[in-house]
Amino acid sequence: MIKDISAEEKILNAAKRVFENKGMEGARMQEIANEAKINKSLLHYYYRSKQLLFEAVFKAAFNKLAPQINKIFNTDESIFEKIKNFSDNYTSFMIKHPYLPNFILQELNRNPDFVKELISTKSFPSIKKFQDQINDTVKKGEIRPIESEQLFINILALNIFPFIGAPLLKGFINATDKEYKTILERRKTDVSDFIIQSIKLK
Amino acid sequence: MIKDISAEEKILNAAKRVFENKGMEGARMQEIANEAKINKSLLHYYYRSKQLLFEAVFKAAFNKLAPQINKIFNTDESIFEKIKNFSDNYTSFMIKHPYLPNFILQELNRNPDFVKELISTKSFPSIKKFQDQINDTVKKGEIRPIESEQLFINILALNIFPFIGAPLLKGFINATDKEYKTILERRKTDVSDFIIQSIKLK
DNA sequence: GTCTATAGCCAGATAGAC
DNA sequence: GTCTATCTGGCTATAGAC
Repeated sequence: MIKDISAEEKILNAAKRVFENKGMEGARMQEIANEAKINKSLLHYYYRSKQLLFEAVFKAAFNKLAPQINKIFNTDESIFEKIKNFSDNYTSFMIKHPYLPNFILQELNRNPDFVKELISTKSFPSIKKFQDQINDTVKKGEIRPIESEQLFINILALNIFPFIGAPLLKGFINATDKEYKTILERRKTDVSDFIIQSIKLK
Repeated sequence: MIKDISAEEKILNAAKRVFENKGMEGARMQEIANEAKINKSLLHYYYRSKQLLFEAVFKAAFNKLAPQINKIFNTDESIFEKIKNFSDNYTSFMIKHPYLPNFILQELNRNPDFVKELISTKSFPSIKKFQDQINDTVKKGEIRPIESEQLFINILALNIFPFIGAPLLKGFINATDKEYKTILERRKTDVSDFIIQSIKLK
């Protein structure tokens, strides 16, 4: 027998969809209520205020994304394997949740101090191990000299930007939604090839 | 003798600052009026509505960014020169206007159909010439085989993402504002090196 | 827990004097 | 063109019945 989804859960799911599309300012409590097929006053009953509902959604979103960075970058694999796994996994994940990166970055730009709060969370990614590994691999002569911060920024940029910049990129390269989807699919492997070609010493 | 700035211009400049920080939904007409040191009702006198004022700001922002793509990608230089010039110029420009990319992409994600309107503008960038050039250079054996769309996306990603993702990246790599600024400065040359290393056949 | 009704506020927009 | 005063609608939030 299928368990009914509780009202609280229905609200959270509806709030995710609406906030991810419209942002904090653009979202309307009434729209969330409609989306959840639930009375508007119940939103306040369960979450007290729009602000608190928003924070619940934001934290859930962040905690879905952040651990993936930890999971992949803090293993004992070679950096080449890490770059491959990250690009493949992250792109696959993003294709399923294309609004997430835009949502998170938009809200962090609106309120940059919020990052400080996130850093104190235990799930906030640490890239220390990855940085040490880069420096070691440079010393061993397996990759060309590169600053670990720059490489890290490049990896994230190449994986995340295609989703945030999608509307613009579709216009520039004159692609339909379907064609763009194909381009994204190819990036699961193309991005790591592109990075590795750049840093690997042959 | 210094010419006074007209009220209309003062409003537009103030509106740029406020909209770029807060977005369409988050911005307040009163705040724009304060910022411009002008009476709130004058905003409506000159621009009729918030929506129209916003569109004026958005188009001005887009028309500042888009022509740079045309200007650099539609010359007769080698692709290596183009990638170098673009990375250097774009990053320099962004350091002066760090909110622009986030503003534009946020609003395009909010309203993706707006891109169609922009495409009909004469200033909308065409990357046809650049794509042909990539394909030719691949044929000549000077760079490894790569799809021109993917390379184009990579160039934009590496140049633009560090600005959109700044709050998050600062947290990940644990950098102060000043340290992050230094990292960005270095990218004026590091980004093109990174790309060229990846595609050039030695 | 769920509903209806409404309070209370705030923002965009306008009227009209100067 | 610029100002003050005000209207109007929409939105968050709560009171209170069931």
